[in-house]
Amino acid sequence: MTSVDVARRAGVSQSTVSLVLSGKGRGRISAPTEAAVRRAAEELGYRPNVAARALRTGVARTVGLVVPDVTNPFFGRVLRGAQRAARSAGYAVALVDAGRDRDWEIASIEALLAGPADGVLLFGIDAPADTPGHAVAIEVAPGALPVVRLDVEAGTDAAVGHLLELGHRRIGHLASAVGRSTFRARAQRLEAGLHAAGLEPVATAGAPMEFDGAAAAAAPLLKAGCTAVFCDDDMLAGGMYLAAREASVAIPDELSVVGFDDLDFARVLNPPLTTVAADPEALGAAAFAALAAVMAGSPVEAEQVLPVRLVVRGSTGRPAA
Amino acid sequence: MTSVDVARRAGVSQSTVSLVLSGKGRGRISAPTEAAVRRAAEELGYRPNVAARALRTGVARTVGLVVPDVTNPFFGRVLRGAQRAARSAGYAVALVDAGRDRDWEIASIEALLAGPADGVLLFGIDAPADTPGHAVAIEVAPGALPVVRLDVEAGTDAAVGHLLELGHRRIGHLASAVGRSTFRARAQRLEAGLHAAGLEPVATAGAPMEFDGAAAAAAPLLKAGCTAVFCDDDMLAGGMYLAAREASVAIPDELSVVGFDDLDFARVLNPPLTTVAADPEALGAAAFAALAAVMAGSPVEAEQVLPVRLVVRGSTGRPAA
DNA sequence: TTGTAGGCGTTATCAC
DNA sequence: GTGATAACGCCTACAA
Repeated sequence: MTSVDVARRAGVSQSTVSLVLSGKGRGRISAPTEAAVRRAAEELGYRPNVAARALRTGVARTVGLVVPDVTNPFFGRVLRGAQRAARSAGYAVALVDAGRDRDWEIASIEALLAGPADGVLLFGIDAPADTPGHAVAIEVAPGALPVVRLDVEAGTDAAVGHLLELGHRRIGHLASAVGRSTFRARAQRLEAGLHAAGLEPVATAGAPMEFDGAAAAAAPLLKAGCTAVFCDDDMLAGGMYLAAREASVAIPDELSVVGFDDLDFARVLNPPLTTVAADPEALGAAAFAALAAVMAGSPVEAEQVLPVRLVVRGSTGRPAA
Repeated sequence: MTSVDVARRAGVSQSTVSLVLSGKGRGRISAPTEAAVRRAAEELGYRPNVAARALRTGVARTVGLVVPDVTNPFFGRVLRGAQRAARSAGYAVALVDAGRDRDWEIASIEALLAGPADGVLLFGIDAPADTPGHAVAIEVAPGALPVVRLDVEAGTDAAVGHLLELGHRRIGHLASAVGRSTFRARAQRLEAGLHAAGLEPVATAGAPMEFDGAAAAAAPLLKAGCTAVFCDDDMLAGGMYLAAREASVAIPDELSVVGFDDLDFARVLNPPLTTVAADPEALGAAAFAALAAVMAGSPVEAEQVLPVRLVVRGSTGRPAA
C-alpha cells in the first residue's frame, strides 16, 4: 500500500499523488485529477509511510516528553495537555520514563533527538549544558534552555503566609529528596518567608517521592514539635498524613499540613488537603507551544511562569496551644 | 553525520560500517577494521538514523501502548513495566492517551500501526474485530486478540468472600460506568457470589472513573442502606469515601468498603483501603512479552491471567447491626 | 575479508 | 498540469 499503488489506481503518476496529498498541488493539479487521486487513496485506505517521509524530510513530527517518574499522577496530566496541543499541530508526543535514573535520562534525550523526535520536553531535568537539539525545560530554574514553569515562589509564599496567618510559629519543611531546582526554590522561599516573620524552619526532612518513604522521613518532624508542615508536593503530604496517623497526631487539630500540586487524591484525604493548586494540562500545553516555537525558529521567551493558587481545605487550622 | 562519514573517516566502505555496527560482521570483518570503524563512529558521535533504518527494514522497533486515560495512576505503572521489558528487547514504547474517546482510540491504533509502531498494546479496549497488525489486549475478556489480564474473578471472589465472612448481608456495588469487559466480569462474579449466599446486591451504581463523579454516583448506595460496598476500582472507592464523609457515615463502623487495584493512595486513605492488589508492572511486562511473541510469529497463549490478592486493611469490618 | 549496487516510500526539482 | 528522476540513510545480496 504505497503512493505508487494509489497512482496506478488513479491513473496518474506517483508524484501527482504526492502533490495532491501534501496539498502542494494547489492550483497546479486539475480538480478532476485531484478528485481521482483522493478517491483512489480513500478506497485503498492509503496511509503515507512515516519512516519514508521522515527520511526524506528530515522531520519526524514527533516530540519527546521525558519525565522522571511516570508513576506520579502529575505527569499524566502534563502529558495529556502536551498531547492535546501537539495533536492539533500535527505532532505526536512520545512519553519516556526516566525511572529516576539520571543516566537513562541523558541517554533517552540523546536517543530521542537522534531521530525519532524533532524536539524534547524535559520535565524537571536540569539539562546537560550542551543539549544538542530543540528542547524546552519544564519546572526547572531558568538556564540554557527556554523554561516553562509554575510560579512556585508565589505558591510557596501563599502557603507560608496562610500558615503564619493562622498563628503557626513552629513550621517544618518536608522537602523532596530529589535535587530539582524547583524544590530548591521552594526551600529558599519558605525560609525567606519565615525569616521575614522572625522565624526559622523548625526542622527539615528530605523525602523520596513515594508515600512510605515520605512517611519515614516525616516522622522526625513530628518529634521536633512542629505545629505545621509545608510539603514540597502532595505525595509528600500523603506521607505526612501517614506519619501523623502512625503517631496519633490529629490533622488539623495538632498539625497543619500544606501540600503542592493539588493532585486528585488531595481531596479524598481525610481531612482534605490544603494545597497549592497547579494546572498540569496548561503546563504541558504551554511547554509544547514553546517547543513548537523553538522548532520553528521563532523567538521564545526564556521563561514562562504559570500561575498557581492556594486552595484552603481541611488540613490547616490554628495551632493547638 | 551518516554512516558514510564514518566510513570515510575509518577508510572503509559504508557497507563495512553497517556490517560492523549491526554486529553482522561477526567473523567476516577483521579485528583491525572493526576497531577502526568503532573508533571512527565513537569519535564522530555517530547515531544510526532511525527513519532510514525503519524504511529499509520495515521495522520500527517501537510498540504503542494505548490507554483510555493517562490520568489514572494505574497506567503509569503498566507503562513502566512494559517499558522496562521493551527496553531490554531493544524496543521503545510510545504511550498514547485515548482520552476516553473511542474514535480517537481507533484512529490512534490505525495511525500507530501505519508505521510508527510494529505492534500495539491495547489497554481495556475491546479492539475492532479486524485489528490490522500485531496487537495484544490488556484487561479485557478473551476475544480475537491474545489477552493478558488480571484474575478479576478470583479477586472479586476474594473481596466478596471477605465481606460475607464479616457478616455483611446488604452489599452494594459501585460499578464503573465505562463498559469494559473487565468490569462486566466483576459485576457478574459479584452477583454470582452473592447468589451463592442467597443474597442479591442491594444496589448498583455506575460511576465515572474520577473522584467527584464517583462520589455523586455513590451517594444512593448509602441511602439504600448498604453495610458494605464493593467498588470496581480504587478510584471509585475514593469516591465512596467522599460520599461517606459527606453523609457522615463512618468507615468501617457503619460501612465497609473494598476497592480494586491497590493504587498507591489506597494506603493513605483514612482508614486505609481494603483492596484487591494487582501488579501493574507485571501486567505491562507480560503484555509486552506477549506482543513480542506475536511479532516474532511464535505461538502465544490466547489468554494469560495474572494473580491478584486481597489486601485487608482498615476499611472493612463487621456490620454494625 | 571487503566493496558495489539496488531499493525501501517519500518529497521536491526539474523538464515536458 | 503532469511526469520523470534524484536524493534521504541504511541494510543486504552478491561480486570481487
